[in-house]
Amino acid sequence: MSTPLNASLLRGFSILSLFSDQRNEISVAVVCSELNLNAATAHRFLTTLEEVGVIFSHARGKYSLGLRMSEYGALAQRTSPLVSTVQPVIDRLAMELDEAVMVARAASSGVMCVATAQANRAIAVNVKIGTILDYHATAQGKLWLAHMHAEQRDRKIKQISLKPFNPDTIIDTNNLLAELERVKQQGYATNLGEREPDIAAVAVPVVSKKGELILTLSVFGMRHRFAPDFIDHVRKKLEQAARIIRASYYT
Amino acid sequence: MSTPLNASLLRGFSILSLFSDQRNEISVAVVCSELNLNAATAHRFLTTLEEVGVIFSHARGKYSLGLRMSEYGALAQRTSPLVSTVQPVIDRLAMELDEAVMVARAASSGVMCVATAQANRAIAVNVKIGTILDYHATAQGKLWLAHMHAEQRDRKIKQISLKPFNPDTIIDTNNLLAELERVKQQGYATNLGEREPDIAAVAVPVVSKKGELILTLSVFGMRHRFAPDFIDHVRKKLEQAARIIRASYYT
DNA sequence: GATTTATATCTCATTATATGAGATTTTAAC
DNA sequence: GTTAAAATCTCATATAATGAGATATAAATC
Repeated sequence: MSTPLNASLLRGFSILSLFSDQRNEISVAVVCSELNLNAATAHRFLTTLEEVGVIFSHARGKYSLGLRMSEYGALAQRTSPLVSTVQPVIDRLAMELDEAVMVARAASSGVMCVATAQANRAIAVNVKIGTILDYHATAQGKLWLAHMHAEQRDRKIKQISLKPFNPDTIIDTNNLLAELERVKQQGYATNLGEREPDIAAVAVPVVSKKGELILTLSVFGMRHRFAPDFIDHVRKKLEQAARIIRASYYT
Repeated sequence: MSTPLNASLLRGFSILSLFSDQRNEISVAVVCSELNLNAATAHRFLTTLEEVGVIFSHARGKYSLGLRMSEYGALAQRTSPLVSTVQPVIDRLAMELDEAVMVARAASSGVMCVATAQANRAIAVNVKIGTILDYHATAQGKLWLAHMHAEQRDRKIKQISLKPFNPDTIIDTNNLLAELERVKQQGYATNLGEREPDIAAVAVPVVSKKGELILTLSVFGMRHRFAPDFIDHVRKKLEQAARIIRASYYT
């Protein structure tokens, strides 16, 4: 059993996760309803986040992301080669392939999207950063399962519920294990409509020198685009991107 | 008395504040010594920050700022007009005047530096973001005092200790009150070696429609540069910048 | 390579902080 | 101007956080 986490800190960041391109300000009421919190508690967290400068209040009860958040982000870019490498690499890949790209990492809550690059399309699929991906029904999720030790993998499969999102979703444990074996053998994973009927994805690992997964990368889009030739092309491009990102991890 | 803050969240951000351009990774030991924390506690906080993705561990016990921190920073830039306005404005000002510029806001811990722009000089003065400025011995600190209601100001002056940094520091309460009256009358503050013998600064307020201080801005540098003519020139430029920033607050 | 030292990680009894009901204040809606 | 909704504040109670000590791992030294 690993270190229990700090619930207040988790909650603080849950509040920060409510901000998005579509939501540039939040209120006590929004926090209460979205996170099922008491008003006094929500108010206390917002006031604390304001105190440290990552949000500010420009009108009573209305909060926006603040200057220090911007500075932390810029500092992350300046001080972490991995951080400064990932976005340009996935932006370029999205442009080259004309499909969306996503990066994910393992959190205790699941496989979490930590960076995305949009396709330059009028109608595009995207995933919101912070989203937790389904282990059994996404390309990246399957990659993470495939890289687990057998015991941990089996425990995780028991723990998750193999929701039948649609007829293509793998819901039988033996079928899932066989699929994970295939993923392991071929070194990449695909998702052909398993999570959403019309969405496909290809994912590859970014592996450490010790053979552990650091991150996973995927390209995803409308399923009809993902013919075998395109999948192979995408896989090669993703592996290339993975090599660049892996190198930045060790700078 | 206002809302008590959440100590865990404050502590989490204190840990994040240990990162800097000079320190691109931190460890449990660094957190323990810098913040006077128990190792188990430090470890728990680092693990929690990693869980939310704002830091990551690329080697055992070594943490760097992570992808989600970068994304929060970018989101702040995209969603908050104030945030996206401030840095370009102060960068331009620093270039025009060839002196450093700083932005501060009020936190319960004091006047806190939240943005800076460096002078384009071989040898330059700068202040680290997050630094708490002395109320009685800095231009911005005096501005914040000058804008307080008399009762609150008197309470604050009693609370702070009027440290005699050097012979130019104002350490007598009556002299400080007289100085604050001057600051209020003229609408800007100066610091001529009060905090550091060779450093001078000019500060102006960014005031809300309701007359409350939102932020303060200052230009600072080597004292010999701050002749009366230069101070006046700087003041005008700062007031111009303040108008732009104020406008962005209401977008 | 073996040993020692330092650092990181984990556990759980104890301690300290966080919570939220209810009251009050402020703002928005009518 | 009145009412309703939202925000803010307080403090008794509940819950989570802490940190000593143990264990594991890595680094430093020989």
